[in-house]
Amino acid sequence: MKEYKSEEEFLKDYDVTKFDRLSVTADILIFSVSDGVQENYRKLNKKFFSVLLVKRDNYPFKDKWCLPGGFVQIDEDIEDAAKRILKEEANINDIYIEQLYTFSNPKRDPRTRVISTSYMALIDKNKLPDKISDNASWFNVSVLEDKKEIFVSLDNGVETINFKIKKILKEKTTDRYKYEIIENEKLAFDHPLVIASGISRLKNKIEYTDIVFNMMPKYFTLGELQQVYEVILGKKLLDPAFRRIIANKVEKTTKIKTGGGHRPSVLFKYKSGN
Amino acid sequence: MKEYKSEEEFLKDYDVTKFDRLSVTADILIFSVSDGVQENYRKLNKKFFSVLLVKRDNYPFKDKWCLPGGFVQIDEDIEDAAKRILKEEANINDIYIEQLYTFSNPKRDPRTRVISTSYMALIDKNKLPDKISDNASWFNVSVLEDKKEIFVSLDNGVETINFKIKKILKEKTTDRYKYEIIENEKLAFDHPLVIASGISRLKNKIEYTDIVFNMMPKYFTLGELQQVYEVILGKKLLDPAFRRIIANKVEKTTKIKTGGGHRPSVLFKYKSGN
DNA sequence: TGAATAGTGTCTGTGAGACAATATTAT
DNA sequence: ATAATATTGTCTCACAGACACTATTCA
Repeated sequence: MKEYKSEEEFLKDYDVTKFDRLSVTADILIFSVSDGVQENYRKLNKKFFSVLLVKRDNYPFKDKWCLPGGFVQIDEDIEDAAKRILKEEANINDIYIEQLYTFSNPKRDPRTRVISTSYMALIDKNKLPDKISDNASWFNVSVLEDKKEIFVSLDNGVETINFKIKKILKEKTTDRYKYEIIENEKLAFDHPLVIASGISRLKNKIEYTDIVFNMMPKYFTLGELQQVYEVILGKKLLDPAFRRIIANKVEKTTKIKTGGGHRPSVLFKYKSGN
Repeated sequence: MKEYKSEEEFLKDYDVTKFDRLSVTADILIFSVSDGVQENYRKLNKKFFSVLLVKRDNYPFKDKWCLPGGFVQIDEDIEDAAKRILKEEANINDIYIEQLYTFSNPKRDPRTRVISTSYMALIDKNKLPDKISDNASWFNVSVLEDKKEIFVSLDNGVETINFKIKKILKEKTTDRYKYEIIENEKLAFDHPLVIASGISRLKNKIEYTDIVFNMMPKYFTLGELQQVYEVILGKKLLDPAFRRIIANKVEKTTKIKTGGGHRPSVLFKYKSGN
């Protein structure tokens, strides 16, 4: 092995082909909250937790649905790539984004070795135009989970996508599971794993952070906010308890929401802890 | 653009050079707990929280310290690469490991574009030989952190490594910060960021999981366990409160630790929640 | 008027923080 | 006897779960 005298000399001589090189994609899980149709003049609109999927019009996985994503360029930070893709594919700027996990199963892409760093993004759907792009569609999410399996059903009103994931206990001290796709017809790549990881991350973070406000409009009623918590956590909450917990995260405004066949509701806005 | 009739046909024709390709490393942050020297026949050994570093004997960053790591091979899952490297570099098998974060600043490696997926591993040092390898050394960690900065000092008894990181509030709803290295003499790459992220992750997880037991020997006293919590959290805990919290995670044994100039202590072992 | 949601009051049990008190050992 | 740690008891306060109750609107 050649002896170098300095870092500069070493770098000048460096052979970039010395180690295996592979491609990296950034895939983005965009979550939001959608309103259902109003059943009755008195009742509130149901809220749905939803994810944005894109229909693939090219191989591989032609005609399957996948998360918005794309290849990371040679001089680009992966998070910047994710933001670029959000901008390019859906004209979305300035939204909440966090790195989720790097998926690297050597067989996850049939073309060649591609690893994927996934990001979770949250957005208030009201800030977007109704139609983002021809290929993209919001799917309402419902999840059934027990100790052994996660069953997810996605529905955009036209099409239903179901998949099932097996949970294998990987590590007992932190109760971490390895996920394995056992049923999946309509999603490309290992994207069922990404979706399941994201749902799990969000469910956790909603309990101990203010992350939910990234999906809320500027003004909202506490009932609406509670609905969002309920739909993400998949369970009903008690009103007084919820109000106590949320009390110091929100600020009362002078605005009021009327029009439902019931007592009007004060509109609140997010109050940052700082 | 050519029209393909099937996935097989498309794949046969696929040009792998179509997208940028780059190298990926797995870097592993190995944490453990070390014993200090006994000051006095009555007193307990102090515990230190420690990290394993390796001295680089090649360019780039020759003679600087870094985390154990290496390049991911073309057909290898990154976590498998991390485990392979643990085995190769330190003959460590079967330890706790979890993915931490993927660092991808385009300038993080002076050679060429290399992204790094970091892992955090925890181990009971007693399970290892005293000398792991010639280049490797355990450094005791001390951390000073406030709203704006993290100052970390690492000491292996011979050498001290100090670095300072600036925290820039990136996102207020989840209180997430962007880290920026502002002082660093002795560590290679962006490894100060990896260490800071790992410490932060561990501090969080120790509060709501049983992760700490991965650093404990099979039998331990509650005093020892409390010391480990204290050194990781960087604060004293009240005995009765600690015992209450920990009570259902541990199991009393018939073994007893004597020999200190004080009341002997019952040895406990980890009791998994399942 | 009544269905539906908004919003408040209060009881109870759990659990953390704080501090005091007792127990046991090697020198 | 004493220093040091081990272990337990108990008081108080904060807060979540549970449930009851009141308020207000519009068809």
